[in-house]
Amino acid sequence: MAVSKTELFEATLQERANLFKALGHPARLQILQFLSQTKTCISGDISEELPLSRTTVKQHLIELKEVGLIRGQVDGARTNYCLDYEKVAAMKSIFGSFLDELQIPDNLCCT
Amino acid sequence: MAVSKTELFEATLQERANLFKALGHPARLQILQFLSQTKTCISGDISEELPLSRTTVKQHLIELKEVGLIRGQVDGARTNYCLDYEKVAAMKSIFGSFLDELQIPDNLCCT
DNA sequence: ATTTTTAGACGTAAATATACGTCCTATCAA
DNA sequence: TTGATAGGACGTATATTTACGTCTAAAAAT
Repeated sequence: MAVSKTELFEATLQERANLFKALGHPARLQILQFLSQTKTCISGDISEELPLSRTTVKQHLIELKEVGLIRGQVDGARTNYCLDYEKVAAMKSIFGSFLDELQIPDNLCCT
Repeated sequence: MAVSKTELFEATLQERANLFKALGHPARLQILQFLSQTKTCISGDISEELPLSRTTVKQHLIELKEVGLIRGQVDGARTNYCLDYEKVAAMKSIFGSFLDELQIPDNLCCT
């Protein structure tokens, strides 16, 4: 890229793009799905659920954590991961406002 | 990446990830917003709306087109771009099922 | 006490994304 | 017909993402 220009955009656009970006890999989607399905915090190796190595999964976990969608609580030698449902709710509302702004107009020219 | 492993995941996860990925850059979000706000097809240089060069914007347009969110119709020397509202509706339903699967369970362990 | 399990920290290679310039062609206006 | 404008095609440099291995430390199990 020579140099990143993402910071030249509106803050709202940047925030949304960051969230979408975090969701832009099937491994991360599966992790979210898995954490949701277990309905409890997961300790131990999530990488056994995915066709990826432990270190790679770890990186995906970090990305999800950085965007705030999951949390990891250290418990001895283990780490418990779970969804951050507040952030999930926030995501829902972000999706909502994003979609609202793409409202279908009355007059379409090329349909 | 050495080699891509995204195709090892469930088709649904891949589709969703591709959509989210396409939304993972502020320039592309702004393009969608712009096309929606004009309420008509835009002919001419969308790059004047963005802090990016014409060729870079062109690439973002291609990505949006590949994921199906916009369409470009050639009109002489110009190209008219507009949102594909069917795809926007599809996106809405994808968001919906994605969120449904992250439903908040009754028992949370780490809140 | 020693071994195993768990996972953090670090480094690295390859793929992909981002960003841009240049060249070329088609079309519209003068 | 000539010139300007729009935009496609191509190439390229750099940044970031993806993917993994190894090395290490801490904690649990034997």
